[in-house]
Parts: sequence; C-alpha cells; structure tokens
Amino acid sequence: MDSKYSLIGNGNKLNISQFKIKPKPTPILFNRRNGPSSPKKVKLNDSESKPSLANGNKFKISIQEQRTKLPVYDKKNKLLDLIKRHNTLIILGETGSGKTTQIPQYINSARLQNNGKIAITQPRRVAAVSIATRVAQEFGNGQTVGDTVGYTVRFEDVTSKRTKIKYLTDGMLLREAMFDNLLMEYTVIILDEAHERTINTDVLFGIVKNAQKVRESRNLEPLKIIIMSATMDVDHFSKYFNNCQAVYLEGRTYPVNVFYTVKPHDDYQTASVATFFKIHREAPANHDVLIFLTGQEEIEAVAHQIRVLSKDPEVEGPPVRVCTLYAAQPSSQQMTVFNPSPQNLRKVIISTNIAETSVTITGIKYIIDSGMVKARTYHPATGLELLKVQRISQEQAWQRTGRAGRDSEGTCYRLYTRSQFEMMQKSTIPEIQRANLTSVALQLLALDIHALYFDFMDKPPEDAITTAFEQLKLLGAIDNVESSSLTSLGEQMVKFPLDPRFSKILLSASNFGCLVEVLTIVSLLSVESILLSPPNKREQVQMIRQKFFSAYGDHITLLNIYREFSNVGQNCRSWCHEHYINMRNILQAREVRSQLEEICTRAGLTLSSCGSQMEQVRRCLLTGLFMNVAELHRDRQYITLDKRQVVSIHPSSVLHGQQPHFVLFTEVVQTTKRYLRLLSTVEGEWLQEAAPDYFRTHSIKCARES
DNA sequence: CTCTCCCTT
Repeated sequence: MDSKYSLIGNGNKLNISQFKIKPKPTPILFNRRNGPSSPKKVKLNDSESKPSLANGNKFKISIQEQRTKLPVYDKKNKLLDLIKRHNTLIILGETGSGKTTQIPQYINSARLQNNGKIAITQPRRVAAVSIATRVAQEFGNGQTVGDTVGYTVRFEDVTSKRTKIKYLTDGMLLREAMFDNLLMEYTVIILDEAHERTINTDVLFGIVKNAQKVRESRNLEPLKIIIMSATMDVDHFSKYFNNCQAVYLEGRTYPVNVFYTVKPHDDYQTASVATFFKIHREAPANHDVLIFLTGQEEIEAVAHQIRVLSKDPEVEGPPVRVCTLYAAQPSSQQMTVFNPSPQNLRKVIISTNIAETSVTITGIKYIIDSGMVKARTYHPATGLELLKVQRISQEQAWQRTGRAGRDSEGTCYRLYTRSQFEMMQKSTIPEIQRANLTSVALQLLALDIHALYFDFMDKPPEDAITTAFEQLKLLGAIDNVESSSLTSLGEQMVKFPLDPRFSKILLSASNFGCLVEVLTIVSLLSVESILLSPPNKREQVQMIRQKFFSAYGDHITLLNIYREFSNVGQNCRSWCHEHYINMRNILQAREVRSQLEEICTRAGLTLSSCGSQMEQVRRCLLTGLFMNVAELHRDRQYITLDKRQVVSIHPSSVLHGQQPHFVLFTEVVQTTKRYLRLLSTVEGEWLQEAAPDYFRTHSIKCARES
C-alpha cells in the first residue's frame, strides 16, 4: 500500500491554518544509496554488547571495568609511546572511542606532564563541566571534581593546587593566554573537537604553536600539543603543525542506512512531515525519529502538523509524542526530550542543529535530514550580519546521519537527491572566515600580534581583518591600523570579556558619572534577549511592560526593567513570569554584571550613578557605538551615517512608530528588510563631541526642514 | 508591524 497522505504546503513558509490533508497519496520516493553507509569506517567493532557511557551502569559493571572496555583502552601503551616521542600529535578519534575521558588519565598515570598541568579544551561549557565530573568519578580514591581533576569555565573555577587534569572551554584557555602567552601553567595542551573549528580553537592553534616554539628556543619547560578531532582532513591539520604524526582511533558506532530522494523537494517542511508518516507506518513503536530543520518557527509549525495528523483516526501507527528542540527554548522544555517514553509510544524530536553536536539523545533510530541550516554570516564591506537559510555541508550531513547510529543500527532519510548531496560543500567554512574579527584582532594585539601576520590555519578574508583594525582605530584601541601594539585605552579594553565597543562604553562611563547604569545596560546587551514575546499575547505583553517604556529608547527601557527586577528579590520567578521576562537570560545578565563590576573596580573605575539623568547614559553609549547612528530623511527613511544604508526601525523597538531625528542602534540585521535593533535617541550636537575625527568624514545631512 | 542557527570570554 502506498502512503495515504499528501501534504500540501504553502510554498516554503507553511501556514498552519492552510495546511490540509489530502486523501490521495503522493509519497516522497527514496533511492537507496549505493556504496558504504558512511565515508569513514562505521562498524561495530566488538560482538559482545558493551554499554556506552551514556547508558551508564545498565549492566552493573564497575566504573573501572567500563574504562577497560572502551576502544581506546587497547591502544593505551601505543598512545603513551607516541605521546612521549612526539611534541605534537594528532589523534583522530571516532565517537565513542573514549579519547576525551581516557587519554588525559593515561598521560597523568604515566606522569608525562612532569610538574605541569594537562589542559583539555572543549568548545562548550556543559561539555567541560560534565566530562570533568565523569573523569573525577573514574579517578576514584574518594576524589571529587576540583581535586586531581577539575574544570574552569566562565563564572566557575573548580580547580585546586592538586589539580593535574584541567578541562576548560577554549574561550577560557584563550583568556588565560592573554595573561601568559606561553601558557607556562601547562606542559600538555589537548585541543579537543578541533574539527568543529570554532573561532577560539582556530586562534588557539596559532597560540599554542607559537608557545611551543618559544618555550623550546628559550630552554623553558617543553609544551606538548595534542589535537583531537573527528575530521578526515588530517593532511590539512598535519601540514599546519609541521607535518606532525597522526593516529587513528576506532570508535563505537553502528551502521546507518542512507536514503536519498528520487527528485529534489524544495518544500522540505512538507517533505519531512510526509517522510515522518512513512516511517511511522512502517517502523515499530519505540523507534524514535529525529528531524533536522532550521529554526523555531518552522519547527513549531511542523510539530503542530505532526500532532494534528497523528491524531487522525485513519493514520496507522502507535501514539506519537512530539518534542521540539532549539536553544531559545526554556531549559525545562528542552529537558522533556530526555524523558524515557513508554513502550508503545513513538517519540519524534524536531530540532535545529543543536542536536547535531550540543545535545545527544539516546534511542534515535531514524533521522530525517532537511539538508538545510540557518547560519549567520558577516559581510565586512557592509558591516551587515545576515541570517540566512542555506544548504549544509557534506560533513554536516554525515554528522546528522551519525546521530542514528549511537546505540544500534539506524536509518537516515535525506530530503535531497544524491546529486544534490554531491553538489554540497565538502566541509563547513570555519567560523573565523565568516565572522566579525574585531574581538579577535584586539585579543591578538594583547599578545603583540597583528592579525594580518598571524599564523592562521585558514586565513580569514583580508578585508575582514582590515575592517576590524579600522574599528579598533576608531575606538582608540590602536593609534594606526598597521600597529602591533595597543594604546593604554586598548590595554584596558582587553580586560573585559566583551565586544570592544561595549568595553569602550564601560571605560567612558566614569567620565559621564553613570557606570552603575551602563554596567547594567552592557550586561543586558551581551546576553540573549531578556524579553519574551509570544505572538499570541502581544497586547498583554505591551500592557504589562508599558510602565518600563522610555521615550529615550530600548536601552533605557531595559535599564528600567532591570532596576525593578533587582528589587523583587525572592519573588523573582513569578515576577519574570508576570512580565514576560526570560528568567534564564536575566539571571545570566546579573552574573555578567557582577563579573564586569569586579573588573571595573580592579581597574580603579568609580562606580558612579547618574540617578535619573538619562542624557549621560545616552552620551556614554555613543562613545562606543558612534559608528551606529542613523538619521531620518525627508521621505521618512532612516539612512546610516556610516555606510549610507537605508534601514528601518525594528517593530520590536519601543521607538518603532516614532520618528526621532537621530537614533543610535546596537545592531542591524537583515531579514525581510534591513532592521535596526535596540535603539536610543541621540542629539546631533553630541556626535561631534563623541568622535570628532569620525564625524569630520561622515557628514550629517540636516533633514529637519521637512 | 517582525521575530534570532549555534557557541563563548
């Protein structure tokens, strides 16, 4: 029997109300793919079933016994010998090999680190914390995290004098390098998950390579570098690290069958729903499904469709539990994904790329891969950040596929043809080649390195670097764009874990007598938005928040919200709920604020308050954001002073619908239009004063007359 | 009159 349902979408954007079920079938047709199920060796490398780490103590074997059953265990002596003989080593380890937890312990038990520490970096803080906790447990002897095994992430340093094995985020190690570019605390540095190519890992590549060289030339304690990666492009890595040795570690994954569609399907939302019901009809209950889509709206739409359709009495198959998964979601909702489902139920998880690497769910038997991802790209020429849905890379496709083979054999349906797959880029472009580099350039300058001459594994585009230097010059962090050293202002800026523009604002605040207020605003700007806005409760939200609204704009409005928040004390949860405030994010802002306040105090800045003098605050914001000013023109259009772009005030702003002559904005994001987000009104006379050099070359068109 | 993928100091 063929599929019963054909799903009619409305172009690429599915409107739920127009969504219909047709009784006649037009199923999505799939081809079985030829060749091996994956480009790398994917095989079950032992016949007896071994519990994976994620499954915990299901078989009640001791923690020490579990260690001996990891694939890496058989290679222990071989690995130690290689690590002893080579100063730099690449370890390619498949998922489940045990490399991240075991290798640091092997090194420690052989005392290869001498009197130094072993650092292991992770791109994500949750990983650093949870892996360190696990390894401390394995270490035994009644030790807990913070003894021999510890971790350091932002806001949390769980290490001690006895700590030998230290897990940290790559960003944290980078920050440590700002204060000691030779990283003398460590004798072994392991950069894990190197294939993810985060900006921080990429910068660390060059920093550890340099530290190793300098330490050798000065006869200091040698530094061992170990690069751990799941990549296949060993040559690229090896070449960069002076043709160093690479070893391969088998993992523990299961084969995954891959299917491609017979013809292309542009409407991947509809295709994913149809494919889900094909699986739903054929597969036993408890065979869970993971669908990869691009964003919140799309995910909620597809979730709704599946919920409605699965309740249709004509649909065959067990009852369905639909879970959605994306980062913006409240964490309580995210956790429901891990709830074990009852025997006769099918769980389907509809997720963004968060489930590609950051969140691992056990029991997934089927993957539906849309082949698309939403990604932010930066255009140096326009200074614009674009959020665009685009095709994934082949690497990403394999990563998604692998999510079905973690604890048994699986199946992956790709909603694209084989030839479409072959047209995809082989690898994802490293983040450093598509990001704004102002922060990176500043960090490197703190190490007396000019980013143009830094030893990058993959160089960023030159105009991205020059734009970054122009920005640093404007902010006063350097004297000229060729400079390899910072001004004293620049040196102060490096101390803050912030966008350089925000550091500049903090450093000017004392002069305006409003550091207390500016600390709050900058903290709120450097976390995710604290404002919740459920589309169906728009009017309600507007009403309850009205009392916070400031005619000066969003920055002062945010300040007003935070001021009340900091006075509610115990009833924080209910207050957030009542005012549609994202509690996780505002609590994070509070943490950031106290960290920044501490740095300010140490830098000798006066914690002054301007009370209700909001002019001071807006003047102060201009000292870091003067290049982000737009002017109203006669046709009621705003045009930016910097790049002369036509822009609009985002409807989420409190200034939307008003027409102040000059607005300062925090960022411009292009979606359906070029929108300014997070604005404040400013006066034309303040501009010259805030950045005299800049405004000599960026003339202000006076459009007042209209 | 719209909505922001994922991370991190």
